[in-house]
Amino acid sequence: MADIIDDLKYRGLFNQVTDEEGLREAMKKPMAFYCGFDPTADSLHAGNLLVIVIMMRLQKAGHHPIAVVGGGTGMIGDPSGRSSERQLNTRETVARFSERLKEQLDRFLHFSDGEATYVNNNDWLGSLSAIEFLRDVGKHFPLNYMLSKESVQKRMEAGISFTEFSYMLLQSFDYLNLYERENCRLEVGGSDQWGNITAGLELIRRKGHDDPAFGMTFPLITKSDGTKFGKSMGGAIWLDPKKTTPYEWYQFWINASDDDVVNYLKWFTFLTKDAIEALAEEVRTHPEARQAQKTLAREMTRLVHGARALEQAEDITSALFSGDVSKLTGEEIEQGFKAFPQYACPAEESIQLIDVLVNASIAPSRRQAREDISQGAIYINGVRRTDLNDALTANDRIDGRFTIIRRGKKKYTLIKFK
RNA sequence: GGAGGGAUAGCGAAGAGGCUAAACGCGACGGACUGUAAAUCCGUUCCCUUUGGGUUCGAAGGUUCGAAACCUUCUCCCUCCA
Repeated sequence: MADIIDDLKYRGLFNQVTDEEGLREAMKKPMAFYCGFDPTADSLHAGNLLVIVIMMRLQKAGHHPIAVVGGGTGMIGDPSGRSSERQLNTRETVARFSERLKEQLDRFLHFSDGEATYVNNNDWLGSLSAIEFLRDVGKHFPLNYMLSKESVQKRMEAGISFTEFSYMLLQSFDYLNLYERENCRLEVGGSDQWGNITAGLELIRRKGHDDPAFGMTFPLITKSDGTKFGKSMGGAIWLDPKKTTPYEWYQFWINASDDDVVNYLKWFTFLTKDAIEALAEEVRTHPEARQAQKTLAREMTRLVHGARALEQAEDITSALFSGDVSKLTGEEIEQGFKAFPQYACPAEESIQLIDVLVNASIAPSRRQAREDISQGAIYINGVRRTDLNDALTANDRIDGRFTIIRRGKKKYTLIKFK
C-alpha cells in the first residue's frame, strides 16, 4: 500500500499537517483519527462527501475512523469560514439532524461492525457545566491566543458573539476527550478547521499529555470557474436520495466540465493513479467521448446509492438523452421517472397543451407556456410540438397512462392519467 | 435631536409630467452550435388569446386631460452634524 500521505498529496487533498515526519512515523501503525460533521441540515451534501471519502482512504490505509457528529457544538455554531453569525437551531432540530447524519455516515464507514466509531459530542458537551468548562478548558487558553485565530480576526469587524467566539474551546475539548477515551491521535478537516484543530492540540498539550497528537487539513475544493462546488441549478446536491434522486446525482457528476473532471476523479474516487492518468489522457485526446465524466458518475453513484440505483440512473439517462422515450414501457417509466416531477391529470379526451403545461407547473403562466411552445422548447414523448393550439389526446399516452413532457434540453415531467 | 440623500421589475442601475410596461448590465429561461461541456450567437424575461387590453415604479392620499416622475402624510434605509 502506497503511503497514504503521498497518495493524498497526489490527489491534491493535502493542505497542511502539524508534524509531517512525526505523523508519517506514527502512521506506520494503525491509529485512530477523527473528523467532525456539523448537523446543519438533515442530510450531508456532495461537499461533505469529500470528507467522508478522505476518511475512507485513511480507513483503507489501516486506520480507525471516528466520526464525530456535532450534536453539542451544533448548538453553538462554528464561526470558521463564515462572515456572519449563525442562526441557532433548536435542540430538537439539531438532534434530528444528528440522527440523519449518523445513518448516512454509517453507510460509508460501517459503525455497526466496528470498522469505525460514531460519537456525538453532545454526549460530553451536553452535560458539561459552565463552571467545569471554564475551569477545565477555558483556563488553558490565553485570550491572546484565541483572539489571534483567523476565524475570530475575520469576524472582529462584522461582529462575533461570545458564543461563537467560544466555539474553538468546545471543539478542542472534543479532541481532548477522544484523545483520552478513544486513543485518538489525529484530527482531520478542511483548511478552515486548522485553527480549531491546533486549539485541540494545544489543550491536549496543556493537559500534560506527552504522547504526540496530530492535525491535518485538506484544501477547500473549488471549481475551475470559481463557482462553488456542489451546487446545481441553484440547489445543493444531497446524499439523501429523497432530496437528490440517484438520477440527479448521476447527472450532477456526468456534467462535470473537462477542467474539473480529473480533479474530481482524484478527490472523490478510489481509482488508482494509473487509472486516473489514463482518463486524464482521454480527456485531452477524446474529450467528446467523456470517458472521464462517465467513469466519475458511475463511481460516485455506485458509492453513494449502490449498484442497482446506478443501473437505473444509466437506463434513464440513455432513454432521455437519446430522446427516444417512446420506446419505454409503462413499467420502465414508472420505475425511472421517480426522479422527475409528476402530475396527475384527469384522463379526458383531449386537453389543450397550454393548459397541461400550466397545470403541471411546467410553465409558470399561460403566457410563458405559449412562449415555450412557439420557441420549440416543448417535446411530447420526445417529439417537438410547436402548435399553440395543440392538444393532448389518447394517442399521446404511452401504455394508455403516461405522457412524457420535456421542456428545454433536460427538464422532464411525467403526466399520469387516471 | 438637527441637516441632507435614497426606496424603480429576481438583483444592480437609468428615467425627473405625455415619445415609458419602463434604457442598460447581471441573473434566469428558451433556441442554434456542440460533447448532456465551455465559449459564442440569437430570442424571451409583470399578467392576459391580439400590431389590443389589464395591473405596475416603498404605502396612502392629492394636483393634472395625463404621473414612476409634482405636492402632502406615513414607513423603511443610508450619510453627515450633535
